[in-house]
Amino acid sequence: MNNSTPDIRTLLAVRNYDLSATLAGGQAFRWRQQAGAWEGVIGRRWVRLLTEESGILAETAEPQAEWSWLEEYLQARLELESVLGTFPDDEPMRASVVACRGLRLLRQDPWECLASFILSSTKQIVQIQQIIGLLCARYGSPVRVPAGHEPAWAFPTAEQLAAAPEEGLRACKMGFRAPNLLATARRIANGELPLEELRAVSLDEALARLLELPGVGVKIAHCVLLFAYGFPQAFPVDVWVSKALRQLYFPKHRPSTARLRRFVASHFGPHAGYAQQYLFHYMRTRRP
DNA sequence: CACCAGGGTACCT
DNA sequence: AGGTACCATGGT
Repeated sequence: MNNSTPDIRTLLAVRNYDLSATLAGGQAFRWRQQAGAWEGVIGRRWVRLLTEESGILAETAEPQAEWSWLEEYLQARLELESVLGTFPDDEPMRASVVACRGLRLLRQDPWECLASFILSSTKQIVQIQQIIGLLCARYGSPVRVPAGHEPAWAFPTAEQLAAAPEEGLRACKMGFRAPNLLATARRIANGELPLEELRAVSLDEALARLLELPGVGVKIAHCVLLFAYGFPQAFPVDVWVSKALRQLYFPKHRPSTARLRRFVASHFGPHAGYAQQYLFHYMRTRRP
């Protein structure tokens, strides 16, 4: 995959990759299905992705000398089967694996991931997508798109949001989340918490640092630890995963949140975060 | 019109 | 340590 000649297209040789479940399943919020393909923005690049028999066909608006940024984002080199093989051999996980064929974990930009999940609290995924769409159009920098295509924007930087008035953020429909996003953007922009440095520390240390931010609790912090930093043991427990754990593993009791946390830490293995995403998607897509 | 949504926080007991 | 109200807004 080392193209020496810059091209706007490449083929990622990856199979068993469900773009829909992965891009629109509550990890990232900027992907739209357009004529059978998935269109979004990664960093400052507009991208279109299409599933083919031999892999994923990717197209950008400008020629790319190399595609490692895309392989990293999609985690295209990950051997999915070796991850699924570490899941506990119980009925809920077997059902989840069957229901979530080709579901992957992305590797996102920490700031975009952090800001996005601050906006996610008690919102449905479609609403989070709407809020972030408004936010990007209002405060993000435009990115190059194919000729005749509708405009697209990069996710606003922490500096761009730190300079925004709270009323401007509220105009993006984020309601009470606006002061939290603004305060966190200012702390990131002025260097109080260097997000890049968290790549080099332990999960517990990164967790403690993220929890210092306004609007960031245990759940949102674990989302960033899993979806951006790739800590395999990060395990966000939202209303869906909580429901999955209680219904599927503790149907008779009513375990406390502390009890649940001890359970997930010991039960789901070295790729617990992956197992969590399978439970989440399974609960959200199965018929009630 | 209720009830819920990939929660966090302050404030209670 | 464990409950509860409240935050703003749109989907179902």
